[in-house]
Amino acid sequence: MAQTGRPRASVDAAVFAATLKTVHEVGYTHATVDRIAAEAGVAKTTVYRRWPTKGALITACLVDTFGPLPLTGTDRADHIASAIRYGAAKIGEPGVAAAFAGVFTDAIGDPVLRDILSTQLQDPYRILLQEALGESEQRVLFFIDVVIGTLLHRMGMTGRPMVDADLDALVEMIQRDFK
Amino acid sequence: MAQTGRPRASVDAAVFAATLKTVHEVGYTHATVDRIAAEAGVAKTTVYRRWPTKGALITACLVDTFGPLPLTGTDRADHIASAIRYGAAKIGEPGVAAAFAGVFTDAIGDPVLRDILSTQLQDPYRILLQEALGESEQRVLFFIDVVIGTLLHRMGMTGRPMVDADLDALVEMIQRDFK
DNA sequence: TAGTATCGATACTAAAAGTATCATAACTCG
DNA sequence: CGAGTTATGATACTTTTAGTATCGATACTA
Repeated sequence: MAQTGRPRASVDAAVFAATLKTVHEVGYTHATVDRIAAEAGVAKTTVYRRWPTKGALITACLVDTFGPLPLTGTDRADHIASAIRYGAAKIGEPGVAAAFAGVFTDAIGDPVLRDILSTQLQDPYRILLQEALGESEQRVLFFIDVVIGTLLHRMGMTGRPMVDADLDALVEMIQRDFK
Repeated sequence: MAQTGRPRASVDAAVFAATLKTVHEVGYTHATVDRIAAEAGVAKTTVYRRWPTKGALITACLVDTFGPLPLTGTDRADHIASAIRYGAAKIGEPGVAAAFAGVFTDAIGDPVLRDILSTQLQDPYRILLQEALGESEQRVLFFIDVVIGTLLHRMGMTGRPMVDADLDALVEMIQRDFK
């Protein structure tokens, strides 16, 4: 498996950081690949060599940002609370909600992107939560719809993350629903 | 108030219908104003005379589509259920979810559009629901976040409206929360 | 019939996604 | 050290689309 030729520069992290920063500053629509590349200090062609479309880039960035779900606590109620608060914290990070909403918009009209989003971003959490909560796929997908949908809607309407009081209410409502 | 000059043609309804049809067929991103205008049988310039941007057009289209909330039933639980099911039915109509998600995306990076969205689309429902449910602004905004956010997330991830079983679960969860 | 405002058509500018090309840089293997 | 290989940055390009400008034609009012 000896590699020949010039090795790929390790710029993924820089590109992802530049993506979130740019999306945060100018929004999804005006976050051009040109600008993201410049912010990351690489050429636009380098970006397109790694991710075929802007939507794929943003999705990969989101997958990278969210990362594995750290389920803390011992019982189901703890797991539900920690999952919700983890999602809220991530969606509250600069650029994440805007990137999420943008890729969502593209996904509705683009089955390929929708599949990437569903498979690469949602499925790992779905599978882990089915295990941890002992719930059916249908129930876990419902859980994810409510949590992520609610948090994104709040960000989209107000431009700000959900305040703690409302986040607490969300946690309690869902805990009661899954009791 | 006597009008002089050629009166405006009454094409709003045709443009809105063409907007939803086009967005449904090709998605928000590829629903060009040119194409919408052609579908409606008017010139692009006529569209831009009425709505300054694509985002404003889509928002106006959504306001027109959603219309006044018909609250049926007698008690709070009925009102909650009817409001949720009304929202679900509207978001399930062809093109509505895609239009909503698209304008949302633009709104996150555009305070002006966000204000239009919040004021023209959300506020009428918020005010009516505060009255009908006897709840605070904060609680009603939370209610709207959960309902619309959940329904849109499902549409975005799957491309299909929420099935009845999940919609029932949503109604019950929120009814319990607001009891 | 004169005045006025909208209409459709056309042409245009500016921005941005994505592609193509190529000289150069960085690595491996012999 | 040199040949082979692959990635990089820079540049140029095509295509699409949002939004603007212009203008003759049209539909109304007074």
